[in-house]
Amino acid sequence: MWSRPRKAPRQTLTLERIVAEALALLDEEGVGRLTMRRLAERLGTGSTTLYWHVATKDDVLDLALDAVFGEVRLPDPAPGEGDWRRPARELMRGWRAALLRHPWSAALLDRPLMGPNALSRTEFLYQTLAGAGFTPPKAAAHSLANYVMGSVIMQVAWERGGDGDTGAFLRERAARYPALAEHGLGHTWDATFDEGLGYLLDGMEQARR
Amino acid sequence: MWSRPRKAPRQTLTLERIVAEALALLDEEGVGRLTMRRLAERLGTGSTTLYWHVATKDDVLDLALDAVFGEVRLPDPAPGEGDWRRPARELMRGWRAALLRHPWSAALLDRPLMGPNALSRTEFLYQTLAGAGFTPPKAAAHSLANYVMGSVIMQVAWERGGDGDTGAFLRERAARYPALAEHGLGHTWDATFDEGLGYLLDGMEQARR
DNA sequence: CCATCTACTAGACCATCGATCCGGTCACTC
DNA sequence: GAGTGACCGGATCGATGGTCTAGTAGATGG
Repeated sequence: MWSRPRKAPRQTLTLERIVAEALALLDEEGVGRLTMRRLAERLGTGSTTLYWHVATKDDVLDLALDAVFGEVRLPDPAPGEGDWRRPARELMRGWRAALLRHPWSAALLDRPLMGPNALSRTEFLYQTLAGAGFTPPKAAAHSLANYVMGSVIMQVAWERGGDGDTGAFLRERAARYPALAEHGLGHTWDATFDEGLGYLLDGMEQARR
Repeated sequence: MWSRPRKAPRQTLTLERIVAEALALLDEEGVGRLTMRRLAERLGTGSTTLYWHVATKDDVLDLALDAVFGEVRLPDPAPGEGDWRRPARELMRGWRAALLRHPWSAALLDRPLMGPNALSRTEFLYQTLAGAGFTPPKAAAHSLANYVMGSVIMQVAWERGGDGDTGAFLRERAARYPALAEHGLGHTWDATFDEGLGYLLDGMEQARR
């Protein structure tokens, strides 16, 4: 998608309008109900027309996902080596928040993130970590990105699956899964995320010295 | 899926055979090509027959995913409090390896993992962490699970996307993404995973004391 | 040996999907 | 004012997940 050149549009139906409407449709009805026909209908056009602007439905999803990454605000860069955890933490929190605002994005994370917005956030992360002394910063950057993606996917999966049923399900099987039934219920997602992020950042800081 | 009762089969076409064949089909052709018709054909039956054993295609995928988790060997439990990192590391490595042996599983992680195999692995993780003094162990367990899931998803996504094209793509844009172009290429997935896992485990050990 | 019930199988079918074919329409250029 | 290329869409194709309906095989009871 990102490697193909753009053609000059006549501005009646633009890629931007398509992406904006796709985002709205995804937010309202989820990824399963995004259809080229439905998207075209919302845009007041025929489904075929979309294929002039876009090669495949996957392109629409790629664009929509990158638009989500575009919502992530870049933190202020770290002034010195010691402050790297603040911008890293801010970026990861913003990254997570953007994905959670659009829960359908969790189902799309199994594709290469090569959109400009995703790349610029990753670039910022690499620069922050490289500036902090991680040479090379790849493992550190991957750790953080993996953690964020994994936590978003898990949270979305469990919230969509219905936590009420899950609780009853686990309590019924408390004999087989005692630790899970005792500690696994009652999610406080934000605090859990921050705690785990703290583990990771602290472990990285320890290795950095 | 897991809450519904099983009916007594006559053993000509069993759920086990369906799952085994689904796994083979997924391994050979990927998740996009798993069709109820194709699966039925491989089993020498009609597509409708599958729906007697299974309510929907999602059930097949749930079962197949849990079968992957079934491949993960449980480590020996930690003898004392201090040794918790060994079983935790072993479990996470095994978890990751099983998912990577079946790359299609990465696309299925956006659903609740409530199969018996997944649950028993999670239970082991909770017990290991609770025994190490993490009370409650939820955040610690989530951190590790999130990290593994995220790293598998990212690796599968980039390997499927074709690393060769990605390299050229990033090199062309080295001006815009200098740190990424310099450090982001040439993946050594296993080492990167272990390094990040070490960060996480060390940070957790630090917090535990 | 027959009837019957239940586990199980399948062909035809439905609505819907992503994508394409082919024929248009509109605005701008020479 | 003819032509060119950007843009649009109705009809259609092949395929999909899932259902309806009509069965068949084999154990069970008498």
